[in-house]
Amino acid sequence: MKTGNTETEVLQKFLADRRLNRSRVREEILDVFLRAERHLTADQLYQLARRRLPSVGYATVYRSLKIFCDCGLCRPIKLENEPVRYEHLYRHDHHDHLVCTRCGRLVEVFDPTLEQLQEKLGRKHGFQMERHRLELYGICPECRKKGGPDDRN
Amino acid sequence: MKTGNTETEVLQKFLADRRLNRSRVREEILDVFLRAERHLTADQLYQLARRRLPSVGYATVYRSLKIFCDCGLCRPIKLENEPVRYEHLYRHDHHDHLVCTRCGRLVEVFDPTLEQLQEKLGRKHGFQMERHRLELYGICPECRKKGGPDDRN
DNA sequence: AATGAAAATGAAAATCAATATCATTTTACC
DNA sequence: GGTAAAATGATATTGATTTTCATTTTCATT
Repeated sequence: MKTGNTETEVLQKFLADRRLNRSRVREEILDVFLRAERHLTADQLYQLARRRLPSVGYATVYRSLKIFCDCGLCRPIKLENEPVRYEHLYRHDHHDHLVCTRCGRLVEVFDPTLEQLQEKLGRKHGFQMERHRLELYGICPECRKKGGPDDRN
Repeated sequence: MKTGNTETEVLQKFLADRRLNRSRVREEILDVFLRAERHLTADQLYQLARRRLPSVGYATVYRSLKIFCDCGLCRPIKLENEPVRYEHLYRHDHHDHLVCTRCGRLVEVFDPTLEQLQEKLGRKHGFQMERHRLELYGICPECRKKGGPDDRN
């Protein structure tokens, strides 16, 4: 099912600029990706896509994801001990990740003061800053309440 | 060559606690690792180790690195588009990484205010903070001077 | 609608880092 | 020295991702 959303337009513009073709398969994959819970792995997207496109291959999913990333619709995020996940990016503000080391819960956080300090720290070393990646690891409120056998970790 | 350093003692204590054996091969690998430039990949360590231990295998290097990490002597760091590198940890203070996106140069940085803010941000969300990972990406002073064809990236 | 060139696709093979298997060798202890 | 457990090295395996390549699809042009 096609949706006339702006993400699709971003993709179309990206393709047009490069004289690339549109394709039904890729657009279906994008639609599946956009509707899905955030932070899918390539394999999860592949599994979902196969419901609509039973013959789609891994390679096409990977190729599509690469294009989506190139046109700024998503971004790969690699957390520890996990396969790469892809995060929606378009019209989502920059944020960092707060990860629970017990249950894996992922919270998106943002602190402008932190952002400024990071920028400043880079500049202090003469760098022209482009971006950063911050992951905070800890135990989320729910897991803290539960306690558990590995409470001391 | 053996050195009576504390890192070796840390390893020996770790092994003793678990009733594991010492081994000449592993101690040589540790010595090579400690003397080397920081942030080696497993493969680089393997190449270096082979100079002293011509018959050593990849598996042993990986196994040794895992043990070194487990006993707190090093830590894997995974930067974007790079194989995992291992960073010396023992008696090294915590720091973040400032990475040049042009030449790959790696600078270790530290800012106590930043550290506090990160801690605080996690606590604000009810997390019991354990650690964090911050990577700052930008263009280093040298590469900025050089300019270059992809100056706008 | 038919054509043809370029792009996209899917299946399968290749790659690459990392891990597991297993027969052989070392270590620690008697 | 003998022995059981641990470590090793060679090799196979895994798992995610990329590449290859023959086939199909797209799209501008007839």
